[in-house]
Amino acid sequence: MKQPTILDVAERAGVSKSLVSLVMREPERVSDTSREAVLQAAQELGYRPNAVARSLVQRRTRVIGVVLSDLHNPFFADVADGIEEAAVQRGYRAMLSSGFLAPKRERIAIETMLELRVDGLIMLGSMMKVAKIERMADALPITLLGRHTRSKALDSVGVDDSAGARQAVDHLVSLGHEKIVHIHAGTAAGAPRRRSGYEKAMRRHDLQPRLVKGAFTESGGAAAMREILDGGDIPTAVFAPNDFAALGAMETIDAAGLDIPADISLVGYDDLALAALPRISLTTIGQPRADLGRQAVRLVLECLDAGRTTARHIVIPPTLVVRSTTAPPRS
Amino acid sequence: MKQPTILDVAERAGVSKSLVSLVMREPERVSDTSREAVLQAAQELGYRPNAVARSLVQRRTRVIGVVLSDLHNPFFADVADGIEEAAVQRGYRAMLSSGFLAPKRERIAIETMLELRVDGLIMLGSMMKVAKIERMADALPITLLGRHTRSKALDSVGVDDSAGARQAVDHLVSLGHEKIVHIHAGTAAGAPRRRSGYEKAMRRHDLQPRLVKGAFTESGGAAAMREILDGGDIPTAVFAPNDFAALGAMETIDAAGLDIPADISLVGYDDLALAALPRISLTTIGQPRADLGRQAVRLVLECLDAGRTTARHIVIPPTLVVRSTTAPPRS
DNA sequence: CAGCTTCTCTGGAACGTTCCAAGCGTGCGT
DNA sequence: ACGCACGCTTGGAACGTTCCAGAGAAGCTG
Repeated sequence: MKQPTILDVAERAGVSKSLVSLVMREPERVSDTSREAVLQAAQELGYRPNAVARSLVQRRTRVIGVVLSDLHNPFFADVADGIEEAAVQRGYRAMLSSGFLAPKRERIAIETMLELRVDGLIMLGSMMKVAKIERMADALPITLLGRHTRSKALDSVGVDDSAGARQAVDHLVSLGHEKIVHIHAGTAAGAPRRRSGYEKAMRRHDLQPRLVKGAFTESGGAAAMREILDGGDIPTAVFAPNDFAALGAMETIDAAGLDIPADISLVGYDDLALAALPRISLTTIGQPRADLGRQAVRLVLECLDAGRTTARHIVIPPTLVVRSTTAPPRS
Repeated sequence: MKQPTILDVAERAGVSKSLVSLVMREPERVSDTSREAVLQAAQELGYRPNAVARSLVQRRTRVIGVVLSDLHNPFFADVADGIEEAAVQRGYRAMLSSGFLAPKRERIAIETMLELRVDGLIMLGSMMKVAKIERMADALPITLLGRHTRSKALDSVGVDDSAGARQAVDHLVSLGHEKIVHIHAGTAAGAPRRRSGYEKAMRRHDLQPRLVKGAFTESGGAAAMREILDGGDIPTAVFAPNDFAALGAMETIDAAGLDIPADISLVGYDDLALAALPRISLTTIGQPRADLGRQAVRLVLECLDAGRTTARHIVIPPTLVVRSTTAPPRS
């Protein structure tokens, strides 16, 4: 039951514990005979280095903590994948903690990560106040992902939501649309920029922005769409704040007996996998998700390995993905 | 930069390190004055217990490792959520590691977990040979999730796929169907039991089983469905091996100009979130996903805290979720 | 007031590594 | 033959906790 330690291996191989340690870390610096003896002894005993002890003495764990708000959201899953891949590739491991939709659970998750002494922290879709996060940042490098900030203490990597919104509007205008409504998601992460990007783009085309309050959820999108249809002046195109909301809007439009895209064109945001399903086939704004994760890891490791101390902020442009929910307006 | 230790706190509070340690663990056993002094000193210094050091001396980490094959699969995300919730509730943390579709990366992920000395391991959708896993099981308790085994050394918690398949068939038969084809997914995890459950249920109803080879993917389902339609003798109902395959089948049926459910009824398996989307609205077999995760944690903790040593195998029954892709056959 | 228990607190050992200074041969140049 | 550098190896200290035996003080009992 008890696992063998470096001392057991040393005894069996007839060398000192220090030499065993060296074999594990830099085998080339040890003579052939000693190396063989140690490796064989380790093999026979089923020795496995204890990363806990190593972390204690080295005062670092080579673990990057990832705190994310919701595993169900495929967006986060993709980003997490990018993080894990990049971390492993550079000799680190990623430790995920999920499932807080409550801010309180988020605090606990972060606190746990800090107690475990992760070397760096990546926060995904966090709702926490930047000032609060900054207060932790003297203990370790922290990168905010999918969120913008000008913080001097925190790194960030996000998508240019304003540009994404502009691409959506430009696409619809180029198809001939003029009455384009935006369902906005209030102050939720990323929503304000999508909204202002929409407004700016509309004005650049000399069109009147029209906003309806919704949310980042299916039901939020459905409710907003109902409000739009009930409002009388029905637009020829709707730009939803994300794919879930677009899905909700789609349901409402379907239920009203209207056709997409003939009666109403619809654009989402995120390019979730389900947006590509033939029965959905949603035109949307795609984000380089795995790349976001990789960039975040890069930022953290720059602080860790290269010793960077000034904050960096990376913004990645999104791309328009045209599918079947957009077409020129009728007549 | 350097984080304060228990010694710094002790000095500031004018007590011994042991007392500080005690305050952190069992505050009620310390006098009011000492406790206050220690807590205040800790607060002022921004002290945070070092879980690495604690793990070393206690020889346990209170971390449960979760190795899963694919974060993108919403099924795994739900299960992982259940795991995390149950773990936190009982004073443990869950550490997720994902993203191996290659067996080699799976080995590495597990090895890493073992080096980090996680207290228990839950393996989700693993492809590894049971014998190989068993060899690791003397170091810590391991639970196989979503996979059946009779192992004496490994726990497992799975869903009764055979019963699920029977429910699908019974449902279709009760609607009046007789020509029911099953798209099977070969030897992929869970597929054989779904298939044999289907065959047994068909025979119990004196119906002729009919199998077509597909896969657990959208494209696999689409291809199998094409084969069925091209085969001439078109069935009135199709039972897919999972929701993705059902989705593929659905696309093929749509493309052929046939109606679901009027021409062909369709049943999936898994009850993914997307199966509930109005445009999909797939009848399917639901699995208690979060519950699977919780049960797995319970099994691991039984070994850890209660000292159980004999393997246990839990089988949870699935439930039929009727939506709009099934109806009585035409005529 | 002696002897006990109870409460509170303490110092040292232990956990399994890494790191460092130093020891020991051995071979080489002079 | 001497000094020196080099390759290989070693023991002890350190990392930041928890655990344990036990020290004092205080309170209780008869």
